[in-house]
Amino acid sequence: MVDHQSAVLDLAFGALSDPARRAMLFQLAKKESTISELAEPFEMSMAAVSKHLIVLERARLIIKLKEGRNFRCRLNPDTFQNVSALLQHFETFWTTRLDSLETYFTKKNPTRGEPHENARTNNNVN
Amino acid sequence: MVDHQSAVLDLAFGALSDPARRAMLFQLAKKESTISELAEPFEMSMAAVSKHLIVLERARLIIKLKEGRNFRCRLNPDTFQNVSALLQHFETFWTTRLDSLETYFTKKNPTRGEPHENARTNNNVN
DNA sequence: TACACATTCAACCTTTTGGTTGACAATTAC
DNA sequence: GTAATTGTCAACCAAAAGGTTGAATGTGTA
Repeated sequence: MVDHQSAVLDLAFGALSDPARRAMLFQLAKKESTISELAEPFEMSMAAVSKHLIVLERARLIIKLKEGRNFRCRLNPDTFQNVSALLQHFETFWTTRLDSLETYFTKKNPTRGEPHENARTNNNVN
Repeated sequence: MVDHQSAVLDLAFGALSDPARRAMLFQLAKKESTISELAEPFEMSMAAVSKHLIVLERARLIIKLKEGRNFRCRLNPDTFQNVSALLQHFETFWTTRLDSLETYFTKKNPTRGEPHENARTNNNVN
């Protein structure tokens, strides 16, 4: 089950790593759209857009519903919640660790030299 | 600046899409580690592990600090916060849209057929 | 100084990714 | 029925990703 979960995350993060796909997700966050509508802002071929949407669908980030000769696409919020939860997990780990170290250093003297200099002040997120 | 931000996200999501790299991040969430320590659970070569860590570093998910002949690696929580914030952005868009639709349908009668059946009960996140 | 250790670099290989084009299937419109 | 529209498939291509091995670099240690 862990392996399975891992594969799901592979797909989700991989899908999110492409700017065109993220743009499509933003569009879908604003409004459900057909594939042609999603393709409109891009210069790439329809086939390329179709492939991107298949990637998003396999990653369970979107759901495609056939309506006549169109597909209506919408976000699948559950997957976003799962992926987001993983990242918050990392944040939690981190802050927990920092808290316990802080507790440690207010009770004892450190023996190793400045083991967390600059922690959390390292904000160059260009 | 948006393009720049986009490139940062490309790197972050791309870095997170590999299970070995996520495992390394989990290890770092538990404990700062050297590159050899991070390599230990894996069967791949040191060079491969080194490459993975370079990917994580370029994505600003970790920070590498030279200590003698070792590198001490730690998480960079800022980037996690940024990436996590983006995902919550999607969730927010989604729930906002749902809320407004809900408001809409409690006030008026829908004209289009069941436009959000199964929304948010679609939990097959295998 | 010589050696061992930790990490990276360079060259190479295979698989995956992101794009193209052209043909095709399904659906709607004339 | 025929033609246009929507989307996918198949075959192909170039570039990137992920791995290998072996040499090179930098640092501690005897």
